[in-house]
Amino acid sequence: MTPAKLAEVVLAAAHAVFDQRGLDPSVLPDVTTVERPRNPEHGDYASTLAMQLAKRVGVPPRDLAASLAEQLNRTPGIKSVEIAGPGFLNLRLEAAAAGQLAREVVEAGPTYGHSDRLAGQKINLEFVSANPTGPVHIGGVRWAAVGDALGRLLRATGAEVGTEYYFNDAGAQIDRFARSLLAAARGEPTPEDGYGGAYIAEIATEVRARRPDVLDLDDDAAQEIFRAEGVALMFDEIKSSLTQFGVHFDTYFNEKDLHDRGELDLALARLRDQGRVFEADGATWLRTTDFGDDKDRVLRKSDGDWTYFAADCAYYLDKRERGFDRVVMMLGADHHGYVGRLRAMSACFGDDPDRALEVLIGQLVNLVRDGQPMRMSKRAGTVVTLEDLVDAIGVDASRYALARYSSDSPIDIDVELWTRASRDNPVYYVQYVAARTASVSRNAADAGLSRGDAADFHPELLDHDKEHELLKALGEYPAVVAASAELREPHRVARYLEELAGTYHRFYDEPKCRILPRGDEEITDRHRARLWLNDATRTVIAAGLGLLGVSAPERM
RNA sequence: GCGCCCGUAGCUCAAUGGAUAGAGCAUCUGACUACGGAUCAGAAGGUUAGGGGUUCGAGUCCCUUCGGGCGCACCA
Repeated sequence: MTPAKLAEVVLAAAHAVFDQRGLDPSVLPDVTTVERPRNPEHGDYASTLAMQLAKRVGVPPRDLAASLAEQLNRTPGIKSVEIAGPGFLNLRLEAAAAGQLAREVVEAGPTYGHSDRLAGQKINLEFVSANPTGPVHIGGVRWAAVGDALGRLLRATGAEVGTEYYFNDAGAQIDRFARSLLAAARGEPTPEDGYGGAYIAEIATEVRARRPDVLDLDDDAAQEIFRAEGVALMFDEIKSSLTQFGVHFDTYFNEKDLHDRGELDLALARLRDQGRVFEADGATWLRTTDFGDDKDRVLRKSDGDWTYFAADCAYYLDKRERGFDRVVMMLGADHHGYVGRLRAMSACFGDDPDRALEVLIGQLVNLVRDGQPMRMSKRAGTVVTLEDLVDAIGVDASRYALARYSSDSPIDIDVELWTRASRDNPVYYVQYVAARTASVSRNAADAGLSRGDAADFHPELLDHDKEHELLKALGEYPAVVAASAELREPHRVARYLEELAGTYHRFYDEPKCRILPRGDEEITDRHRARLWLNDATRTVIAAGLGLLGVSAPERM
């Protein structure tokens, strides 16, 4: 029995109790959940339903709990029900009911844990969006790992997701980039406000190879070629880095297209219709202070140029017009000052920002070697890049390390720790279980032990504490996936996997829970049942790592 | 000055308003004629920065003080 199924049983019992006692059934929730108590003395699962309902129907919680307990005690598969504390219902399952989970997991395979929790939501998920003026730096890489994992999580919970990279290929930064390339090609020093780093010279050389005539042109024409070709090269490089990192975007969106298609004018007109636009000091403004922003924001400067913010407005509108009812953006900590105006902008369009716009902020990442933060990159000068990170610890460890922490906390990634082959390297610890469970499966086949089909599976034989604990951990997975998606917190998956890994190791190390027969020992249904449990564990470990974009190796 | 984030074991971090706040590292004590010891068991470690409030219940929500990080352009 899964926790979700048990929760349904509890709710059904509540309906029966309300019916018997003549209580108002409209206060009953549509769904309820059961928790896995930290303390094993509190049962396999606990329900707080009695406490939640007691006040609303004017019945003491323990009294209500007693009625529920009586009802639940008659349910097949439930071994015991206890009332504890202010009205907790502590439930224990029969071994057979709990053990069935192993079969359910194996039969569901990679989709175990998926749900329709977010079905019907159309979510646009924008992340990384690094400017094409240099390689992806380490802050952007955090979002590559977290954003991609979040996209996978949202899809696993039934949302329709479009992942998107916004490509700022217009504006002053691009001009600085082009001037830097031109200077490098001419052997001149980097302009004062330009970009340094070895990659500038590399790109400049590449542009000259593509356009040998470029240095014969006048300044403006040459700079335009360096701009167009340089941005294209840089963008190919960024895409290629992300692909190697296992991150694919459904849409690469060019800012330039917004301008070319007149979408800024369209956005301005729309905002004007909403009565949020005014003229002052020769500029055109959006009255974001109507919705809590610190100050109003300029859309079109007095010199006639659009601001970057105007493009953001047009981009937001474009996403909404494409049918996304939720626009999720992931930004670095240095952009948190932007959140207020983005939310106000959403409101200026007539949207409810609490529903239509989510801005997620990620704190800084440092790559640490020998206790010192790395500040320099071979190719990119003063920023550490995606390549630097992958070179240092590899793709799997990078993705896991970046996804393992709440985005609210700054991370130091210690190179020595994340390349270690031991318990204290979390990704190794989890992947080790993937390899170990695969190894057990291989050895079982060699020993002539197979799972057989469902009729050969006797779940009641999984009656040891270590087996019971492992089953409970496996049962938690769907709730972890759903919570991670809803809260936009992929790190919960990683933490769960570490806990599951520990639970599996403890099962495995229990001499009374050997999966394979020893020596010439006879193969029994008990061995077979444990093999189901082993394979169920492998299924969940692989699925969870898959959500994080990390491999589940069969050998390591 | 205003705003956002953070403050949890010696260290790095968990904990969707639920019960006795949990892991790993480090420290100490144990388990390898092995289903992969790349692992596991045990001990010790806490006034959740301080104070007030909300309620059946607060690390979590509200107010406040202190400490740290970041941001406050007709830049992008």
